[in-house]
Amino acid sequence: MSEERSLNFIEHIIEDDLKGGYSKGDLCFRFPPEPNGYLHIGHASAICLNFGLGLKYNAPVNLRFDDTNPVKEEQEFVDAIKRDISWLGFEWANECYASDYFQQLYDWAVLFIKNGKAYVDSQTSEQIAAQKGTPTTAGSESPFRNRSVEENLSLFEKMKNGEVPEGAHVLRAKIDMASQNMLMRDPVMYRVLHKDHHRTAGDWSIYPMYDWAHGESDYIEQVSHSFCTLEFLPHRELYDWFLDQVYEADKLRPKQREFARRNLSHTVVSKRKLMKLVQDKVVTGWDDPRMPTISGLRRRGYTPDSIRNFADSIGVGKRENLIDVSHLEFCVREDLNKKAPRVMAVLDPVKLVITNYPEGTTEWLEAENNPEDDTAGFREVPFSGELYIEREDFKEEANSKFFRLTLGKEVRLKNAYIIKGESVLKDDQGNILEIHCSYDPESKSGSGTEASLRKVKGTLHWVSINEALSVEVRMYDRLFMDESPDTHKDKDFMEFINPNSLEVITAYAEPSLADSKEGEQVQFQRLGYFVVDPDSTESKKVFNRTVPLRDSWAKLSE
RNA sequence: UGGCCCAUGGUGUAACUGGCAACACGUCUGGUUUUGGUCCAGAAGAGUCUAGGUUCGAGCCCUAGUGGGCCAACCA
Repeated sequence: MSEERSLNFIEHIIEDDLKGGYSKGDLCFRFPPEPNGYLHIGHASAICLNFGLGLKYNAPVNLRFDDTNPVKEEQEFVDAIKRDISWLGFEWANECYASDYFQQLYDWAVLFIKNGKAYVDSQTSEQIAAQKGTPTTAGSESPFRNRSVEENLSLFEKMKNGEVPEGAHVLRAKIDMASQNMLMRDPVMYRVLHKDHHRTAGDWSIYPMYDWAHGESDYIEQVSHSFCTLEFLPHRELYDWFLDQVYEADKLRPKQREFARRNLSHTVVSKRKLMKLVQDKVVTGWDDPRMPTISGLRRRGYTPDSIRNFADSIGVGKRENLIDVSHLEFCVREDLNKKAPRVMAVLDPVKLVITNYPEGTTEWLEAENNPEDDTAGFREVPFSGELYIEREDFKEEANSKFFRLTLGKEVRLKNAYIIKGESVLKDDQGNILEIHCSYDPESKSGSGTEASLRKVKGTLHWVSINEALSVEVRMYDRLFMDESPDTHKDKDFMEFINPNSLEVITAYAEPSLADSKEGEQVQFQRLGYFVVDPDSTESKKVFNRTVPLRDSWAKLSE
């Protein structure tokens, strides 16, 4: 595909570097998740950005786990992250772990000490924080800042060997306590943690901090461009400072560059909050279809293509942004519309009796599976004198804006005949029990009575009662959608979770739906896109709602 | 009170080294249609936060202001 799409600013950076001395073979990118939770839609754009760059420039992209904090990280998350990236259809060049570099990082740190670039501080974290100063006032130096190299070396050794309790010492880089940049005020490089790591087990008692590990990991892997979100911009000065200390001239020097994180309206992506939903069992797990996680979206019926198209279409920038979720939903609809077979199902049934249809007979009618795809073929749908139609598809009297069945007016039954409303049967309360109508035997689908020749009010989906398949449909609300991104800032997040976000209903579908495979998406005529829950073990087919046909559908059905 | 980043239709992005603001979503109108979906055609909607400056010419460059964001975790 040779597209003329203009470059985004990230690609401009790369193009400029390509002109300024980098060769194509130098390019290398990475996606560096911390394995402390599942990937969500926010990560998807970072994944698509980095892996997309790899595809575009034919450069390797490493999957690197930033596993420097054993208290939060688990193997389960490593596995889930790999699964999700693969599901999105990306392949990483190397599977890397910051923990693989612990020894190298340690050796470098020892060198720092020897060069007077680092020291062991024995204060409490509170004391260190107090000496940090504020953004407007300079910090002050630690009383331990000028320990001798020998003392530093021996203390650092003890830290490493697990001979000191947590919190007793940290290793700090010796930079500048008066820097305008708070991160340059002697940042902590190592802390003591007597925790087992999911990969290195009990090998280490000290763990490197993000700033120390990240840039050096990029350097070790010879990543050319390390793209991260804007909140890391102040870290760049430190990223470069650390690199200065270890950089050797014949190597490639990684660059950190920043882009704005893409925010989705009404969507909570805070890992802390998502974790709480899982732990409090508000949802069934990280992959609950109401979650904004990639695995949740998968179970909800989103396709990898739709997510990748979404990420590509929103672009990258440096300004604050809030992308409307309706754009994400447009992307699934766009994709599914081409692929999903059409099927008839009635969610809220009311009985329709065709009074002049031969009693007790069933005929099988042919129906097109997907008008957008002529390779999709046809299927047989049973038709009889007793049908279900959608309750909201009938009104005794209606104004001219009502496109469906009313008394005395004609509508077409999709793939079948034209019918005319005759009468209604009600109970004492006035609830409609049955609708009676007559049909025109000459108007069978394909008989030459199409709308251009015979104008009817509309077309309805239906299901033959006798042969109807009863299915379970889960109408997922966007539980992960927050009322307003800011309202709950100081309140309990749980207060904003809609407890009625999941409605399970029994619906009736045409029998052909029995053949649908797990994970397959279908379009219920005029109702939206649904997916056969890939993790459903029940004998009864369970369908999750992916997305309505249109956002405005809810308004229309009022 | 300091430093840094950002500022283009409702939303998200574009406009190569300055040359009459483009694309997608959304909205509206019309057409096709066996579903009010899809598809097709078209329209409205910003003069690029404000004020100066440089220039023949500025969304792009400079200055100041305004607005928003980030920075004081032994998190990433």
